[in-house]
Amino acid sequence: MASKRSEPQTVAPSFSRRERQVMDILHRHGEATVAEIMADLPDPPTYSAVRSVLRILAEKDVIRYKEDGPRYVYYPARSTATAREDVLAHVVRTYFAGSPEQAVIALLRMSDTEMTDEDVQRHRDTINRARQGGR
Amino acid sequence: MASKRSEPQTVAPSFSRRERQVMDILHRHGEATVAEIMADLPDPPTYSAVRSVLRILAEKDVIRYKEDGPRYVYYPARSTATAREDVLAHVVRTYFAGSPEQAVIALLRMSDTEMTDEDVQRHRDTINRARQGGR
DNA sequence: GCGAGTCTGGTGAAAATTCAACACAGTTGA
DNA sequence: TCAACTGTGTTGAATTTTCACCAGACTCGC
Repeated sequence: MASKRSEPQTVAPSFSRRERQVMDILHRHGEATVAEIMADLPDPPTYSAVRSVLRILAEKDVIRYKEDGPRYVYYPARSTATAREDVLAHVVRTYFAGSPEQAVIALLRMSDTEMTDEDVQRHRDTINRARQGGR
Repeated sequence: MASKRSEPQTVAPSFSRRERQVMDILHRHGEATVAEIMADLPDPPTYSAVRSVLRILAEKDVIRYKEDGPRYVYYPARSTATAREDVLAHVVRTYFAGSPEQAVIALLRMSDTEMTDEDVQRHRDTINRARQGGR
């Protein structure tokens, strides 16, 4: 049997709709109180409803909380860096056929950059150079 | 009143768990039959269950299907390009504080690149140059 | 001290999701 | 032709999710 506290989750969180919404808010804020979460939730339910979701997320051990005076402050159990890696891996796999480079190009295009293909190629060369040299 | 066929969805799809899993599979495959979707689903339910989800997704107008001989082939209603933009925007906003550059750096780090901070800075300069010149 | 306000803990019900069973149509190969 | 197989259409139930209510504890300001 594996410990339940140390390993955030063994296989896959598999969040429900509200659970995902709350997790997104926590990742966006870093940490948040119930009131803050409630305020950011689309179609905000009651305080109690939010707390129910938080209780379930805590049972799944994907969030933690600390006491801040009278109230709890919730935050994701996994580090931001780990969460970022996971979500990027998933996005790259699902939407970009497993090619991080494609994702990079799409990101650059999005961010008001409008690079030409030559620019992209230049970047890729730089990346490759860094890869061979630095590593 | 807005048309229901032309506008995929007005505000937010807000998928349930299974719905999201199926959508991910469709995006990964481009298009897929029920059998293929079922095979890719974690904890695969019965054929009927998969079809129920597909029916709901079709009602929401987020997927379409065409007939391929005796069976249906399902595919996302939105173009891949649009879906990519949406998901990247969401990820950047949720996990990277709205900074696409941060996301790019994380992606490059992930893809076995191991760039130094100087490399990253060099990239950024190139991006900025391209932005000023090219646009 | 004391009342108003806010928070957590716990319970149970409404609503949504997930799922399987059944009936029927089309295809395929002997 | 016709029997086996594979597919879709539909219905209804089991499970999960979502949500609100209530009780009690704590804090803050007067």
